[in-house]
Amino acid sequence: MQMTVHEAPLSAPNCGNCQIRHRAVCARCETDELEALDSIKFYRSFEAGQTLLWSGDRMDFVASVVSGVATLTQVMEDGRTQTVGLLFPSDFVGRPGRDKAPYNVIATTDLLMCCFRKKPFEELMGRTPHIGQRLLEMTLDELDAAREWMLLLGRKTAREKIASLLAIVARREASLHLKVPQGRMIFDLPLTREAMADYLGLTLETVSRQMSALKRDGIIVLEGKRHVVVPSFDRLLEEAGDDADGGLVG
Amino acid sequence: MQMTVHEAPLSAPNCGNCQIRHRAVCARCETDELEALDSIKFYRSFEAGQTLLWSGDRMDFVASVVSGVATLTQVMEDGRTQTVGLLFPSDFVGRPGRDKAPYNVIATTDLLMCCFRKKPFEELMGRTPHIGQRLLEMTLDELDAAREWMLLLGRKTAREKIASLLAIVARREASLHLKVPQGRMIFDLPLTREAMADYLGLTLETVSRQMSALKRDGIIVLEGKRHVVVPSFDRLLEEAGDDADGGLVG
DNA sequence: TGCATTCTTTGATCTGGGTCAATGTGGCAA
DNA sequence: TTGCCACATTGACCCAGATCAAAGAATGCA
Repeated sequence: MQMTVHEAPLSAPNCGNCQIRHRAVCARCETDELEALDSIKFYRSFEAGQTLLWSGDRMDFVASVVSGVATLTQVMEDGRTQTVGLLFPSDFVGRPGRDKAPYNVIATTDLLMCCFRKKPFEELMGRTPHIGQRLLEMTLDELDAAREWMLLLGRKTAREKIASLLAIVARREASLHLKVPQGRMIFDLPLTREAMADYLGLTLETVSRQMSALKRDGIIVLEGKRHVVVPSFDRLLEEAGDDADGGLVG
Repeated sequence: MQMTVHEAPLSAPNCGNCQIRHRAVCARCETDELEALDSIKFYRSFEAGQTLLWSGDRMDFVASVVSGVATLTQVMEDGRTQTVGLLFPSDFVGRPGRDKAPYNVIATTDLLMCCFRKKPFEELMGRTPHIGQRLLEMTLDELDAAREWMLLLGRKTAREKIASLLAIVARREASLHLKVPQGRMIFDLPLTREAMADYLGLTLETVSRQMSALKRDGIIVLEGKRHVVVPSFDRLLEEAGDDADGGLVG
């Protein structure tokens, strides 16, 4: 499927020409490979809330996120929903060698994707080993992140879950924007309370309550619903219940 | 680390020479590549309960399971434990390009592993593209399995969790042993109640209770603690709460 | 043959987070 | 400027699964 797709400006922000602030498949490419990538890429933009792909859809491209945030989500027949991955700028989605999307892909903010047509991308992979290596590396990172999340889903309390999510978002958002000294961090949540709940295996009410509790306890300062200030990142990590925080998400 | 390692018989069951009942890295290898694999492989056997690797250990080999079952397990500082992967015969463990084990690897039954020394394995990978492809494929399978499990951990009830686990074990064990007609399945659980609990994000008491409940309801027949008969596999899948059961584990 | 150990089952009780319901809030459209 | 709508918070109550505790198997070993 594909819903109304907004054409993106032609001169999209540093993608394809590898001005890597987004680490992508082309991290180590030479000029000719970059040209090859350029020739098979196109941009797509989506609005917050749009579903880019439904589970089972044919997927004829692979892509990396240029800006915005998307989720990978699984839904049971009775509607129970679990988000299984968060995509931030520079994250990759799609799998060479497979042609069906295994989950719903949903934009949780306005989103710009840099897409590569799959067939030619696979051909390029065939003659450029390091792209395959990079992909394996990225997939292993995602696997580690998924397994980290399994620990969270299976064993952490609601408060720890929220703190863990905030820590991950803080890391990812902070890496994009300004850094503030002394472990202080400021960012906007790219997720609604419901989307947070779906990622954490909670209800949105519990998310809301725990957010309030963290606020009451001074772990975070909320300005509006989405804007978060973390006075001490270390303190937040303590609440998250693990210091060995892998926390790479995909 | 490495604990007491029992030397395995030299003529180990069809591994390395690719008599594939265990799909492994060498699924499509030619004679010379097989010889190369042969020259860098060795066998290790472990007893039920032994920890093969501790999280953070240097891992100088990659391996595939010949017989027996192992788990990949994460532990929080306070002891809370979550199993993040189950390894059955033919499953692969280890990651080229990385040298530390990211989880504890524990034998839950007596276990025989076919190991390949990592350095030469990576070199072989370098000059044999399809091994890398195969590895990417396997890693994507594991990722799918991990994400399937995230849905289970985040959204399924205790009964559904148990049924899902039984279904997966039944599939994997049944693929090794005889097939019984008409959806009837018979197998031995390769896990203690506690190991099941760690994989499902439950306590062992809840596992025990739900096993009793499934037995009471005729979904399974228990003979002893480990031997399970599933009169109707379809019925079991219904209890698991998903028909779209990916259920590949690793 | 007996007893010790490890794994498992079962019961009684407690509680974190779910459910149901009402109320608050901020942004936008008319 | 009002009123709507989507999102968020808060409260009251409940229940699935955790916790605490006590018996059963099954196995091995002296």
